[in-house]
Amino acid sequence: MAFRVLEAALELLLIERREPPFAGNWTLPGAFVHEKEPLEATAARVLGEKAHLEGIYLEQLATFGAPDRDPRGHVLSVAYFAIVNAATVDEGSAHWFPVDALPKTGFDHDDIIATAVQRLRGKLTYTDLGFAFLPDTFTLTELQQAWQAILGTPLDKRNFRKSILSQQRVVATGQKSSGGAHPPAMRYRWQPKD
Amino acid sequence: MAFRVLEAALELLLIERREPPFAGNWTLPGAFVHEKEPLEATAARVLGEKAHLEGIYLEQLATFGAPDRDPRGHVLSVAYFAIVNAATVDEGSAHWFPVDALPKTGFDHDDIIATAVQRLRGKLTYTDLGFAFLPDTFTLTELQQAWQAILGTPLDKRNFRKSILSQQRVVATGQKSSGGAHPPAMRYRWQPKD
DNA sequence: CATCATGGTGTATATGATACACTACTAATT
DNA sequence: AATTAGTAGTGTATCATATACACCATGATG
Repeated sequence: MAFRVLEAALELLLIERREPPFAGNWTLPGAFVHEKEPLEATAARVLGEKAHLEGIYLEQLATFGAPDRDPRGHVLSVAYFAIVNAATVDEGSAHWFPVDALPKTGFDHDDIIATAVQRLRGKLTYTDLGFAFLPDTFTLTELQQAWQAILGTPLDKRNFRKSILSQQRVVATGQKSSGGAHPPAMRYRWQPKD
Repeated sequence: MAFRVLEAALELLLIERREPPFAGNWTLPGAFVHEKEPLEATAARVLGEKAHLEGIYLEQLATFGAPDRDPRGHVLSVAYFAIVNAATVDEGSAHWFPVDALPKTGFDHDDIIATAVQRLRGKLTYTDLGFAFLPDTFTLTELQQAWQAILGTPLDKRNFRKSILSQQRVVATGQKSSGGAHPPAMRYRWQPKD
């Protein structure tokens, strides 16, 4: 499953399912693991095939294995979530939805999505996962807007900047963004720790 | 995989493997999922069959699926960890080892164990998982000793008690433990939140 | 040249985390 | 009966972190 932040909203990629079961429902992109294929490679392959997404942050979420979750039989889903930055387009039957306005989904995908959103929110402040939503360089305002979209709550500008800068999670590039009726803003780059 | 705390040490249950591959090596207890069996039920079943452990805390850790992790073929392991209190005995080929003195293990079980210990330590302070190491009622000193064993670091007595009590994670039972050359200590019971 | 929209900054207060030492009580020993 | 040993239980001062809050400067636009 893939997340992005666009226009102050956290969005999720869903696919309209063509075959039964749940034909016509929106579902998370998925596929069966190939023989000798690492699990993370399967996750990356699915997103490449179904939505042309590449080179993205991927993290294992959990494995869902209730016996009745798929009417065809007892199928395990090893769920992964991906984070991409917003420069992506809808492809084929894939569509991005804000997480607070999702359509009805098939299987147990609501549970999986809820678990993922919770994980995303929980890990945002103490990991570097938030930077995966942004391009290489970004302004602090853009970063703050992404955090706000993910958490669903407003953040204080001064406190946000103080906190990010004091943790040395970003470095100034020296480049400034211009455009718009306002002064240009410094662009920063993410500074991975150690 | 099962953890307990005994005598100021965090311990892990391993099984001596009889059949190839890795015959003679210590490994995590495991088994194949039965048809129509929920994953958590499989984890519970394994610990019941191999070590007569029951009624314990169980949490999904992660799924390990590197294609070469089992020489017999591409096998996924959905790893769970369990927490039991110390009133348990060694059974058959199962044996408890302190996590800082583990024997050589087979498969990729070192990785799985390291992930589990990290998770245990990470979640200890902000979840109720630590209480699963203790019997129904316990003294604050026992609780502190369990935390110290899990984290591997000493904790300050006054600060520890202040913190646990202020979070209202426990309630006094009114019963006191006596025994030993010291005043009797209040026994507490875990208070699940909400 | 006026307007608009965002960039960028500091301080005071409250809250939570840390460091630290002694007396009281019971059991066991002499 | 007296002594010893070992843990129970308690408070305060300091430091670090989190929160609340408002204005001026700058560049683009018309």
